[in-house]
Amino acid sequence: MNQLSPKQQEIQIRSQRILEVARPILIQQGYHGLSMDRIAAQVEYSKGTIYNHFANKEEVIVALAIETVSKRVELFRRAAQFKGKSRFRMLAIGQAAEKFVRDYPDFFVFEQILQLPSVRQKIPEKRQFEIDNMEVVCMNVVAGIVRDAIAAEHLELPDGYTPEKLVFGFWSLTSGGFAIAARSDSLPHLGLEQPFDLVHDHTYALLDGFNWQPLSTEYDANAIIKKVHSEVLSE
Amino acid sequence: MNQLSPKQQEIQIRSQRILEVARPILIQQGYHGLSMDRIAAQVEYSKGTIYNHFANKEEVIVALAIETVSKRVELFRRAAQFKGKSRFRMLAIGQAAEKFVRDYPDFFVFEQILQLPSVRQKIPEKRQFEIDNMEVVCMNVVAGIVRDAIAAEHLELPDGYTPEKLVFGFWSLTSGGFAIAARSDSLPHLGLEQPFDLVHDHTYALLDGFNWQPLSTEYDANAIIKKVHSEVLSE
DNA sequence: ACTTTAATTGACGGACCGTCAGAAATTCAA
DNA sequence: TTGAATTTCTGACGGTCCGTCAATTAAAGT
Repeated sequence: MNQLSPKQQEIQIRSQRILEVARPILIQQGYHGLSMDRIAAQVEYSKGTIYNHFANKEEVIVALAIETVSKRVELFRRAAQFKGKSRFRMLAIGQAAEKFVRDYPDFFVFEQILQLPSVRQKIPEKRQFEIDNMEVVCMNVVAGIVRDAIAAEHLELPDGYTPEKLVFGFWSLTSGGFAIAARSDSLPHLGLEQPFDLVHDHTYALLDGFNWQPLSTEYDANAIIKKVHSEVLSE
Repeated sequence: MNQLSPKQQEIQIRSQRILEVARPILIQQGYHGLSMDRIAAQVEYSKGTIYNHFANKEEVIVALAIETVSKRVELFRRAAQFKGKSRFRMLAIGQAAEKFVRDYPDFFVFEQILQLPSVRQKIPEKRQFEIDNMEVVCMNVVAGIVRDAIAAEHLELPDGYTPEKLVFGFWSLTSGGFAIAARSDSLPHLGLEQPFDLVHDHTYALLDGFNWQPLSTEYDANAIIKKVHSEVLSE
């Protein structure tokens, strides 16, 4: 459907090549370690040519960020397709979120860099929206599961609660927990060696708190987790 | 106890002056907006002199970050001194955390900047530890409340749970929620206008999930919140 | 008053971003 | 095939910023 001329294809390939070179530099050396000259040195084109593909360094970074965040959207979508009770599909989302931060730890790098005002100023509104929107998509996927749960009478929300509000809590807990795990070096000092497991336990408590059936005491979480990975998250 | 010579005092005052000038620049213009030349232009000394006080730009930022994070430690300590049942003291911690992010929104700026590898590389081990340690202090303050709750039999932790693990959940939820609130522009689109209130509700749910007495349904949260603010968090 | 020591300064080297005039390659026309 | 027209590529250059250090100014000591 999206036929590209050979010319456009070549441009596409070259853009991809630039990103390929840029990614490991950015991940290993961070924002300041990535310089256009360094990319130019490693890629077979000159700096000027790189600027024909990307208006500035920030656009390179945004392109990489979009690649990475797309993976999360995909993982969430796959998780949501898990066949089973709503509570288990929610569990699958948790697994997807965990797999994402495990497989793409560079996500945290992007999240930080994209917050720098100097970066935000340089990327056009449109790109901003593109990234923000992927977060909204994830949110909607999860809110959809909550709606299904309500429809199936596995869950009843308190007065004034919307599915989005519940998802906000789940989102806060998981993203906060993963962020602390990724950032903090002092966790082992506090006897917190398995932060991922802790995030699990707390999400179970949170969902139990909303009385989402079946409760975590009523099913074998490990068995479901295995099933989730083999059926929707593997390869 | 800590007598300073006039010389040292003058140095102290000047360092403070530099930080005073640097802070608004950093908050408003971000990491890249803050330049040593700009500080020098606004302060009555030259760039070279600034470098006698701070080894590099990053040290200036770290000094500012320490100032800000100290405020959080202080707020947490004050909150923990609230006289009342353990559950209410925990509520006070939540209020302290919220007050902190409201009063010092620049905290998020520091948190991001301190994660940049280029920044981390330039600040000595000792400084790193100093900041990390303040987080540990907060954690310990909160864990202390959990221990008091257990001692008073208001709370019983599940097998294998330590107070720190519970605090990790609370911490993840609040810091994650506040971070999303500070970062994301798309919350209103999702019908999430009052993220702070949502964080409250979810922490209540989480603590209720652990069956921490009295449950949120058994007391008037608004009344306690007012009391907390007037007794330990005001002025 | 004069020497010695300390503190201050801003010009400078080096690194990086983004530009743009000119070089090289490609397309087009005859 | 040849040469003009057009597109693409290039790396030297201007500008900004960091951190240094020789030279200058101020302070302390005698």
